[in-house]
Amino acid sequence: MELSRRGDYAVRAMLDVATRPADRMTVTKEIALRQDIPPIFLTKIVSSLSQAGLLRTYRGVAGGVALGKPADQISLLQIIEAVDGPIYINRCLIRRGECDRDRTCPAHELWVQAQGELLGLLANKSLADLARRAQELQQAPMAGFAA
Amino acid sequence: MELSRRGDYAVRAMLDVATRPADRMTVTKEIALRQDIPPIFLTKIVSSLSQAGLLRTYRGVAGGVALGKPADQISLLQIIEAVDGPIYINRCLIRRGECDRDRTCPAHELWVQAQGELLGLLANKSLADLARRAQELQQAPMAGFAA
DNA sequence: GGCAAATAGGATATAATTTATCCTTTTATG
DNA sequence: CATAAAAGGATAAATTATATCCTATTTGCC
Repeated sequence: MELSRRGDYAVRAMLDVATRPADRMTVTKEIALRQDIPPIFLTKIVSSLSQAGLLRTYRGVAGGVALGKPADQISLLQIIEAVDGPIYINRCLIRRGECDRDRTCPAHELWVQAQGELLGLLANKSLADLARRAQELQQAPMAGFAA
Repeated sequence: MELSRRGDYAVRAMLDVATRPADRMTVTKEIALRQDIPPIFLTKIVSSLSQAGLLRTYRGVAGGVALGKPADQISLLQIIEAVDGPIYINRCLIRRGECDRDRTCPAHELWVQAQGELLGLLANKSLADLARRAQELQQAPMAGFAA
C-alpha cells in the first residue's frame, strides 16, 4: 500500500527537471545530488522515464536530460507507471478473471472504487501543477503566516 | 501501492464471519477452506484481528471465532490496519519530519491528499456494508440483466 | 482423568521483491 | 583522442512478505 522508492524518486526527479530553466539541460548526477537519490539507481529510473517519452535524454559530453513533452501534458500517474508499471491496489484487479470471485465479492467492488479514485487523482495532477506549486512554496514558504 | 495478501485475506475472512448466522460460531480452518486462504497463515491473521478487538476467539473443542463487535462498527480501515499496521502511501507520511523537504515539497502535499482520500474511503466503508452487498450479489447475481 | 479439537505464539524457513551497485558499451563534444 | 554523458546487462544486498512448524494452552466431553 506504499509507493515504491523508485516511484517517489521518479516524481522528484521529474519535478527537479521541470523547475530548472527550460533552455538548459541538466545531468542525472546533479539531479541525484540535489534530490538526494542514489545516483546509479537514478540512471535506471531516468532510463525508464525516457523510454516512456517523459524525458528526453542526450548522450555525450554536452548531454543530459530534458522534459520529453510539456509539463502540463505529463501526469503524475504517467510518471509512476513509467517506472513501476501499472498500478493496482489489490491483486484481484490485475486483470479480469484474476480472481474467480469477482462477480460475487463485495470487496472486489470496493477495490475497484478505491483504485478508480486514486488513479483519477494521479491522472488529473500534472507535473506543471506541481512545478507551479513548487514556485509558490519557494517564494512564500510561510504562506498563511504572512503579517 | 498494493494491498498485502494479509490485508486481503483479513477482509475476506471478516466478511466470511459476518455473513454466517450470527448465533453460531465458525472455525478458522473452515474459513480458510471457504475463502481459499492458507490455513496456518490465517491463524496468524485471526490472531491479529482478535488482538484488535475485531474478532472474538474461543479456545477448546467447541471454540471458534465470532465478530468482536457489531459489523456496522467495524470499518475496512480497521481491518486492514489490524493486520498490516498503519497505512501510508509514501514514506514521507510515516511521521512529520520523516522527510526534511516536507515544507517545500509540492509532491508531499499530493501524497497527503491522496492518502486522505484513500483512508477516508476505507474508514467510511463498514463490514456491515460489505455484508449487505454480499447478500444482494448472492440473491441477484445478474442484477442489471433481469428480464 | 484423559483425549480431541480449537486458538496462541515463538521461531524459522522460503520466496519474492525492491533497492542498489558494478561493469562494459555506445554516443557525442571539443 | 580524451572526456563526459547515457544505455543496458548482470548481479549483489537488503528488506519484506508469505508461509510453515512446533509446542503450549484452553476447553468440552466421554
